Amino acid sequence: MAHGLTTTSYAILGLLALKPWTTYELAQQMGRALGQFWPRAESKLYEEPKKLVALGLATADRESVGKRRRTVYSITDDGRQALSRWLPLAGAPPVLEFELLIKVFFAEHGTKDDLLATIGLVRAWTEAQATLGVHITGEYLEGRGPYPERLPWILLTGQFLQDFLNMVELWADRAAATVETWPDDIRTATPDVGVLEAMAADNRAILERADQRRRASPPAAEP
Amino acid sequence: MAHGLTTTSYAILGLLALKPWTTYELAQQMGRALGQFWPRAESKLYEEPKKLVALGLATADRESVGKRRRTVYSITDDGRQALSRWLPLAGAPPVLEFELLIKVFFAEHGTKDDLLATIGLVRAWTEAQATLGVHITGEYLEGRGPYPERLPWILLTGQFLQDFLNMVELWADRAAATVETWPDDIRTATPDVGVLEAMAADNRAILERADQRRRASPPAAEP
DNA sequence: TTGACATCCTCCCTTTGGGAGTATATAGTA
DNA sequence: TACTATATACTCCCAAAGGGAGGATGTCAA
Repeated sequence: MAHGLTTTSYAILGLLALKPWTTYELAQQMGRALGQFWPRAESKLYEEPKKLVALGLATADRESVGKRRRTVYSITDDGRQALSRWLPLAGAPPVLEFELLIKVFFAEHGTKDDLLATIGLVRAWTEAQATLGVHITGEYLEGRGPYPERLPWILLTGQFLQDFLNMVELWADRAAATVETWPDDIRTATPDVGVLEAMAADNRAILERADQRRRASPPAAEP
Repeated sequence: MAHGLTTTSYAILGLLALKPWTTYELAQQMGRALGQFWPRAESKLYEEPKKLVALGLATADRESVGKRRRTVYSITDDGRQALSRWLPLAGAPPVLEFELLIKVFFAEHGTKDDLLATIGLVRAWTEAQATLGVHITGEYLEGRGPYPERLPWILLTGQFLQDFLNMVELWADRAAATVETWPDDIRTATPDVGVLEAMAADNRAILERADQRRRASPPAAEP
């Protein structure tokens, strides 16, 4: 990471590259545009642009609305270049933190109803996410979504998030159905070996497809 | 969170409930068992059990191997109860951090090849994960996996992780195929409205299913 | 006018990440 | 036997980050 810049630094630079924003707008836009795959605490989003200014990657324009002060940040040419230099560098793969899944992992310490309630919370989350998703897709379908010229690659990220949501919902459905078949004392439940075998088969299939891609193209074509 | 206990505290308690562990083993087990959905820095995993001991939720037994000292931690009854009290409480839904997806989101700052390389990194990750997955499923299929009596609910978490992996791989495949169709200057690519419509339909389907579940059971049955 | 909410922001304390470093045990190889 | 690589065991340190609290002013509706 160049000069103490973090992924969040680059994310902010990416947004500034679109247009200048007030800090409040930046914080909001970070939440809306990136919050599902790069959630950041608001206070840090107020700090970060100051750092960019100190490094000459952004500029700060203080202005007033009545007696209220606000700061509009803009990207500099150096900022654009920093962003472009970062983009092709290797980045981190997905990192997941899922507290509810910890509760599933330690289900033996609770009841069948506890476990079903946990799965229910997962479902509630998928519902809230789907409600949000309907609004966002609706905006773009009505031609009102922000930055439509960026839609081709925005759709890639959107598709990822949608796939994730669909996956979580489907998992919750199946998990609930499975747990419902268990005895009241879940500690006496028996595992479904078929699930294990299917997982093993899925992994082998992934490895096989990776192999095929390697054989279909020279090593230089892969990172 | 009771008395400053964190999710990590409860995760450690959950492992201690299985058996006593040295700190090194605890750190390892956290990584193996929970690292995919609760990744934690090693140094914190050495700190955490000390905190549990201070709170009377665990005990520490200092022992020696030759001149090397080590600590074996065990759970107390209070610890078990704290864990059981935490389990039915509401927990946090999935939180994702995916730096590579940020690079997809800001793809306009790079080239088509940059974007394809980014997707390639995602694929490489899925391959490494699948390799790991093959070993783990293999252990259980051969009857050598740890804590087989916990398999029914371990399989729920395993299924989640497998579904996630499958989803990421499929997304990467489709994203690569899509980007391959784009012109060299990706800024001139045109969005596939069908993808947007499919996403909208997926979200509506999720909401519809949630509605049906609500109608099929009284509100008290849901969290 | 008042109250709710939005816009705008700072401060503070705790948690967390991740790297560096040290000591001893173990196993394999020359 | 000596050496080396790796494992086991752990601490320290500094930077990054979370999240809550709090305050000031603007806007809008009742």
